[in-house]
Amino acid sequence: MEYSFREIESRWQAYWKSNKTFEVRVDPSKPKFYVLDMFPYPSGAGLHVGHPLGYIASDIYSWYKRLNGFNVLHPMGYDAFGLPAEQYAIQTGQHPAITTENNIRRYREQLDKIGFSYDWSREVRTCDPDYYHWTQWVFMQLFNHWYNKITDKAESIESLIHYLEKRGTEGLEAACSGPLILSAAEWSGMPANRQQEILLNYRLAYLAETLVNWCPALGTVLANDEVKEGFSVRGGHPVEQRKMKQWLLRVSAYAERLLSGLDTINWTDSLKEMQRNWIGKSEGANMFFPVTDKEYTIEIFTTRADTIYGATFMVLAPESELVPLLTHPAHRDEVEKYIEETRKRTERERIAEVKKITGVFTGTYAVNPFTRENIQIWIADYVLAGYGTGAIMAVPAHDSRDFRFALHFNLPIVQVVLQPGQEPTDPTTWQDSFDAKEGIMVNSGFLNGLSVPEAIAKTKIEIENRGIGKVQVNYRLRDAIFSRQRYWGEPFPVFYRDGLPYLMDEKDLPLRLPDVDAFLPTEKGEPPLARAAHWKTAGGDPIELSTMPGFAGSSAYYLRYMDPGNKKALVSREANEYWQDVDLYIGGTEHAVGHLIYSRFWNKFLFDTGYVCKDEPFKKLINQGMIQGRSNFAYRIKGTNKFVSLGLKDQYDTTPIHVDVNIVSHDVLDLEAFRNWNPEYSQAEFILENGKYVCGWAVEKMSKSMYNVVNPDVIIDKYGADTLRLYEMFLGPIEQSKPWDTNGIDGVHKFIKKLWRLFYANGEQLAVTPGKAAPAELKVLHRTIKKIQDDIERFSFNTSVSTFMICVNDLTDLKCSKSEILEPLLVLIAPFAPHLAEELWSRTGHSQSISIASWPVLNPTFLLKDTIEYPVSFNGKMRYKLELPADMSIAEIEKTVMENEQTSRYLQGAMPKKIVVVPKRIINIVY
RNA sequence: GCCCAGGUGGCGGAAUUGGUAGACGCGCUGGACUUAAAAUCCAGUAGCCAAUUGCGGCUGUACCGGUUCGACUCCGGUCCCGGGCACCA
Repeated sequence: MEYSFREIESRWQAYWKSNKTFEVRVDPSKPKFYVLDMFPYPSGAGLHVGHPLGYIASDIYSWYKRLNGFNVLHPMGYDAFGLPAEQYAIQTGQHPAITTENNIRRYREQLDKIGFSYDWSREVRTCDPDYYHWTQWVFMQLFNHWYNKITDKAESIESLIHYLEKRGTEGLEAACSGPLILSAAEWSGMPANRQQEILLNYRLAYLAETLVNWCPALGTVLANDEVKEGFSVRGGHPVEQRKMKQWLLRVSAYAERLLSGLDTINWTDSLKEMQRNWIGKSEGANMFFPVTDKEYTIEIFTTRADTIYGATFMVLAPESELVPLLTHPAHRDEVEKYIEETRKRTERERIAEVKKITGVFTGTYAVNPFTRENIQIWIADYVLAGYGTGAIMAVPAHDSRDFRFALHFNLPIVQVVLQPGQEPTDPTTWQDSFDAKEGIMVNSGFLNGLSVPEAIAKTKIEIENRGIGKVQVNYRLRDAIFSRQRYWGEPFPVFYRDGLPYLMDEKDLPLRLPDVDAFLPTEKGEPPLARAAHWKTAGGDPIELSTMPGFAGSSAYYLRYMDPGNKKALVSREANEYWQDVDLYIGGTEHAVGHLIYSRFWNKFLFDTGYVCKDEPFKKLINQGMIQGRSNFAYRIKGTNKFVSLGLKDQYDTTPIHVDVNIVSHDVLDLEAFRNWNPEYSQAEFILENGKYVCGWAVEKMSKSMYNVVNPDVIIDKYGADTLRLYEMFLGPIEQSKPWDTNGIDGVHKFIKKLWRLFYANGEQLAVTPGKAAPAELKVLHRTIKKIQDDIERFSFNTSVSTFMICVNDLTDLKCSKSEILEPLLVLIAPFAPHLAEELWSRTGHSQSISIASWPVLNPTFLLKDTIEYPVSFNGKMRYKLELPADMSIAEIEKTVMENEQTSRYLQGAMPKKIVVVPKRIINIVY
């Protein structure tokens, strides 16, 4: 009986579909397990072989949990709003909904062929109105809440209004855009309009005028993590700074909880570290520096209050409001000119010219509150308006930027930290600053002689005692800009009256995307929604023209999967309390600081408001590595249409040319296919070696332009989905990046056929026999159970595949045909090669799907050994092996080893100094 | 510059707690079967040295050093590759 994967795979895919094998429902009689893949953006290019890597891993885990009695939620859907479909729409006029629909259909076909155990009845699409209804709904909740720092959670805006009515802002500790001081009477006496403006200062979704990343080519604003090195991540267009009124989410309110929550979840250290860096907590002090001859004080933030005696000048951000107030009239022209110049510089230029030192003196002095010396106040663009207070005390001896600045402008430098055991030196002779986190204080008054940590602690106390500052924590994490001037996104359920935003009624959700005549901004530069006729409320008020960004739809999709058809809520309480949170989340690192911060924020907010029962959404997270491409090259002799094989290319002057990896097999080029591949090469000639044209190769990014894209459909057509699944896993550890090389696939395909032959050893007739299995056979099976179990639990799927190979090799050698061995083996391999497992399971007489079988129980007694083959080492070097009874005592082992003739041979008369015996492991003789 | 992860045969990789380095697979070499090929099977395959056979020897996990009876694994330093962040005070 041949292994005919085409027939087998299509039969079982059809079976699973018609029997709804993988559909799940809330079932309190079973423990739940939620396995989630990061959902894909359905791009026009379809899936390549790198995409399913994580999906296969999560599918294996889902099967494993299912076979172990868990009720497994394993859904899939599409992150379907996004720029590519819209850019395509602008170019072609094709509605993005149509493009998206087509792309999704293609994705689905490809995914289906791999035979995943998804519950497709739960599919979601972010662009579906029934889905974005709840995206809009969460936005409304954010708008209707503020963050109370005292209770440390989000509370309803009504509670804030109530508070303001009673006490004004007195004792109010709220996350806000800017501090306000109001009495209850002032609040109550305000017109409603003004009150609405005040409330925007506190809402978790708020409208504010901010400096944004404006991308002219895309005609939209981008979030910080959508911009890389001054260019848009999607499309690579230049991005500039612009001041605009935008919706923002007050993510910063959750900074501390987003940070501390990391300690409660099982993510990799590197990923947690990335999030910690992004949140960027720094503990320090705010300090006041009085300005000489003026009424003002300058507030600065520093993490190194201990170096205060080395603060020899101050620097303000060019955008600081203090700049015009402090600038001395004699310096006004110069200062204004400098500010004008920095404003013109885009962020891109500032990044490109990191080393360029610029700045200007204001003509004004401040007083260092500890040294009492007058110090110059400068303006420079290396100080950022948005971080800390927009002003710093410069300690040039111990901060590299301050140091370069001081050298450049000839400002004083005073050393205040000594490296232990060294003498002070003249800082102006230094190559660079000494950014010391440890050392001994000098030139620092009451701090002299203290270590840096001691000095930091003492200064903090001193600052508070003297009333010249206070201890302060800062975060780098900014509020997320939530408006995009685009068409293909969720509309905001917001209208404007007297220029102020108001929410629509919840019963009017979803607010559907309107039809427009074109997907471009209007002539006036308004977003595309301005083209929609009647984009007004029933009352005639204009509706918000922006749409929401990509991360809006992906921030709570894991909740929607729990209860995808719910018309009344994002997720019902019942479904949420059953499924709770994601037990295993698999996806790429590219979402480390975007999606994974925003979803945690949304989830924490929904937790505060009582809509979900878990504070953190993703318990365990695995990052799959990238699959890189393996490109092939042909070597064209310069100026000819002649190609020379790899081994001979050094005899000629050649240019390497990428050739399509799909017409190369084991690095041998298919000459006929090459001639047909591109008209340019139809007349190509070849210089062969051993009758073959051998190509060169290199590992590169998998991309169309390198002609190294491998499509899973092609692999499945040739080898079947089970082979693809096994091979993707066999390639290497899931978390590691590795190149795809189709060459190795024969090995796993042969393995499957060999497994098949265990069942059909003698041709057409099923070879499986009842009868009692031999101890050697049981040992092979149970060794395999143990290893596979361990491997799956630690996500080491590559070694699982090796284990199956070893198992099948051993069983073949034993000529094993016992159902007692072969049937449990099918259950073990079902997660990896489900079609094959189902087929053989049914052929061995089972009428129901293997998916409801039980995971074989490990019996450790089969693994017990009577004897141990000890490696005998001399001075740590293994010399020979000695088989000894497993229960032999250490003393007996020593005796036996010393009596062995090989031992005397290696000792060559020397006396052993020591014999190390580690029972069941090793013997080491030291001489 | 800072943070994180990694560096093992021709290639992908294995070695789970410090205990036989190179499992498993690809490729390659030789052989069996075959008219032939495919498929399948068998043997060999880290490098160097030795060798009629047999028994072997030395080196080796990026590099240098350390801890240990014993180090791919732990510690210190250096180099290289990948990812993230970057005037963040």
